[in-house]
Amino acid sequence: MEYDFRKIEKTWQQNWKDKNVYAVSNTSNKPKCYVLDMFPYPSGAGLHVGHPLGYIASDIYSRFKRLKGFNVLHPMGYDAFGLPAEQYAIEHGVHPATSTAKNIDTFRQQLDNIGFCYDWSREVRTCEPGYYRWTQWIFLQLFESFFNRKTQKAEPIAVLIKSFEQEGNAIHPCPANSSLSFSAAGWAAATEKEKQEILMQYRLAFCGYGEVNWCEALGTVLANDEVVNGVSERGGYPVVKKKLRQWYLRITEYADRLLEGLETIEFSDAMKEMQTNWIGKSYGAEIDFEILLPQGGEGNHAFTKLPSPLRVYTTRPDTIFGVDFMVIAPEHDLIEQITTEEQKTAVGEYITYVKSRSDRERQAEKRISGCFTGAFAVNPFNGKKIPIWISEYVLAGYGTGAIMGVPCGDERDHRFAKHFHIPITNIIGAHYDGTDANPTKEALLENSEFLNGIRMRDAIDIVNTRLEEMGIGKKKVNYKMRDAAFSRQRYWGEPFPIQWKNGVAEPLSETELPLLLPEVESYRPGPEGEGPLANIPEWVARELETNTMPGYAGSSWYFLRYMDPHNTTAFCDRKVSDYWNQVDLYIGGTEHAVGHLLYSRMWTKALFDLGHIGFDEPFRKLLNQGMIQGSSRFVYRLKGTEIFVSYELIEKGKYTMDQVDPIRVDVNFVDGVELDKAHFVKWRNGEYANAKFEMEADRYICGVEVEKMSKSKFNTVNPDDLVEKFGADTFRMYEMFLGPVDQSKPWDTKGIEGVHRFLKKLWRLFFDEVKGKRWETEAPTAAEWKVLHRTIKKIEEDTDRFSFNTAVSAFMICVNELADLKCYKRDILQPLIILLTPYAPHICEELWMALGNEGTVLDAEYPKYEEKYTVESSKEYPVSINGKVRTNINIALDATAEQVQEIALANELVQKWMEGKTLKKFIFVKGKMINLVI
RNA sequence: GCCCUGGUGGUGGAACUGGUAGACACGCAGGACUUAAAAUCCUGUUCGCCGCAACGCGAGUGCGGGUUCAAUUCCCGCCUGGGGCACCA
Repeated sequence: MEYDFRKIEKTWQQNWKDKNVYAVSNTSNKPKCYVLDMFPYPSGAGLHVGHPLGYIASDIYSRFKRLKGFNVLHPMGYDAFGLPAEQYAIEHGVHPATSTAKNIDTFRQQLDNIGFCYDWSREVRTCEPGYYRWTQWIFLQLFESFFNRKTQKAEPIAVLIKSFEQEGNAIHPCPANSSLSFSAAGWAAATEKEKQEILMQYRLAFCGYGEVNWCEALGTVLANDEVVNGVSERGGYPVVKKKLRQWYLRITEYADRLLEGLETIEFSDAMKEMQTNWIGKSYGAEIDFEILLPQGGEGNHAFTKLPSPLRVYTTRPDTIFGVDFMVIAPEHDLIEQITTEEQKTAVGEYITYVKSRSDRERQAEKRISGCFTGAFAVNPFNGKKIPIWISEYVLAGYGTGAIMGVPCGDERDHRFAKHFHIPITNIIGAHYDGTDANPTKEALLENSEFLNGIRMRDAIDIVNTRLEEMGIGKKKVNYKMRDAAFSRQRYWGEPFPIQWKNGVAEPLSETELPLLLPEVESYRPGPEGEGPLANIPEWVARELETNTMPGYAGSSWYFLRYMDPHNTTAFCDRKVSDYWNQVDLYIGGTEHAVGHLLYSRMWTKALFDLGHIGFDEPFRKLLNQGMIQGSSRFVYRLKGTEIFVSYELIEKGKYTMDQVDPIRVDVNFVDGVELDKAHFVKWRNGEYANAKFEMEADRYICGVEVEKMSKSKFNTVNPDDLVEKFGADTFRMYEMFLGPVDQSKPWDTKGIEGVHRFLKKLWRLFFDEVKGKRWETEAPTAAEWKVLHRTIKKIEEDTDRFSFNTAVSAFMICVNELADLKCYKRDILQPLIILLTPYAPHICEELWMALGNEGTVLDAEYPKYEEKYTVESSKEYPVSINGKVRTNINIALDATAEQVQEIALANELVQKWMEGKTLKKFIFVKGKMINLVI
């Protein structure tokens, strides 16, 4: 009887479906466990072998927990709104809903092939009205709330209005504008429109103006990655910054809670650090500097003082005597006022240059650029005049958009000063060597008047106090994080449930939800940078918002919908969310570190504050799967010919890389590095039909390069093909066997045979290929029990700590040992089958049935590890002399250190290595090793 | 540029808390079975040196230094692959 995996897998997948074995109930007396995958965006390319890595891990863990007696929620769905479907619609005229539904069908088929245990009755699709109705509803909750800094939580906007009516905004300072101040009378006197404008500055979801990448030629707003070197990726048209009305989420109000929350959840330290850096909390001070404008032409020493000061943000007020220049962002409001006649042209040119550059480019390049404004700031302590420059390395969005340049203490300031020949004041003496800035806080200050001799760390507070006394500065906590842009000028997203009446945003009532995404004639952008919805007369006539929500709207709360997916009266019943509570294990890639994972944490906190759910962190534990990279294969065509030379010939120097054109070939017809030439000449409709090959030993060897897995690089491997060839169980185990689940690695199919052989070998413990049934009911020997229980311990520990690759290897060791022992005993094999079920569910169901059991193996009881079967009485100790292992001695485990020393010193080989020298130190680690120092 | 992460045989990787480096698997080499192939099984496989072999010796976890009886593991400096950086999801 052979291992017929195709038949077995088909049978059991059908059986699971017919018997509905993966349906999960919202009520159970078992403990609950919620295991979640980051849901996929259903792209047209379908799944490649990288996608299932995390899904297989979560599937194993779900089945493992189920066997251990948990009620496991393990759902799947689709993040179905997004740009690619819209691009496809623009190019092919296919409605995004149509192409998305088609892509989802493909995904589903591919997922089913691998045998996952999802409860598909709970599937969600973010683009369906039944789902986005609640996305819109949650948006309205955010719109109708503000963040009360006193209570540190979201509260209804009605609370705020009441407070305004009673005492103005005295107890609720405006988060958007700290200088806004009004009394109860002032509030009462305001018009309705003015009131709404004030409230907008408090709302958690609010409308404001922000810069976008605007491409005039395409008439559309572009994403950062659609902009390359200041021009559009498609077409190469110029892109400039443009201010547009935008929706935002006031996530900055949650900055502290998002930081504190990290202490209560299990994310990797790296992930926590990334989020912490993204939030970027810094303690510093805002300092106002007077501005002087030179009068008349050059050489004139008269100055006019400007009424408004230059406000800078610094984390290092202690370095104030080291300020040699000021730098303001190219978007800074003061530029027009402070630029002198002489500098006008230069400043104008510089700003035009900067407008063409993305934030990324501005930060990434080492190139130093800048322009003097002609104006000066005044050091408040010694009256020194400090030139004010403009440079792109200062970003308008952070702090005040202006910094004080301290070249001896900051690397970027230092390069700037050197480049523009600005004299450098050294305030840290020997700590500054004249060639590199030194950001120390430990130096004793010099050239700093009243601060001389004071340690920098201590000077910070002294300066802050002085500045406060003088009324020109105050301590300020800053965050790098900005409010999250929440609108897109696109079609394929959730419409905002907002109407604009006389310039005031009015929410639709709950009964008007969902506000359906309308059909459009064209998916092209609307006028003036508006989205395609602005092209629909009826939409515009109803004064509905023409922006749509971004991709992360639907994904910020989907984990809640899985709990109660068909509820039509609430996004999720409170009783149900109380039962399932937090996601116990969340698996996905690190690429979502600062986007999705921060937004969903914020939404959860807001929903918690408003009393809709009972927990304020969505994911109790996060596991990041590594990225599976592609391993591309190249052939090399001699320039201007049809001759392809084998990579060996280039390696051996017969040809150089300059003589050939490297061409990517599909990895699916390259075996290892050897090209299937017959397949190659038929590839791409015979484009290479006339190919001639020059090679050694009749083998054409391809070159290899590791890059992202992508269709355009011909390096994708489709899981379907591997499942067809080796079976889903082999595929699942091989993906796990590749390496640690959290590590990135290039895909390589060549080891899959080993895993397949393992399953065949397992099968042969139960069935002889000729004689049939082999398993028997005889009682196992001590050696056999030992093999089983060692495996139980190892598998349980490894699965618990997500070390799936070592678990697979432990299964192999177990089966190898049982085969060597010729052990076909049911008492050993049956528990082994249960252990293996999470990893290879199909074959285990089949063997479970073969052993005479009823029902699914998932309802079996997980084997219990018993120590009595694995205890050892002695150990083969490695004995080192001066740290080098020289021999092994078998010693009883309960021997004392004295006994061990005696035995070791008596050993012949040890004697030889001692060379008669005396023992200086004897190190004995029980159960591990012995080391003799001589 | 900034932030994060990795680097161990021909290959993927193992070594969980500083304690025998290379488990398990691929590949390769040799052998058994077979008319042959597939499948299966057995043996060997980090590198260098001596040697018929056994045994043995030395080096070795990206590079250079340090701490320690002992370092793949901890510390400092460097090289290098990958991911992220706010409108891709």
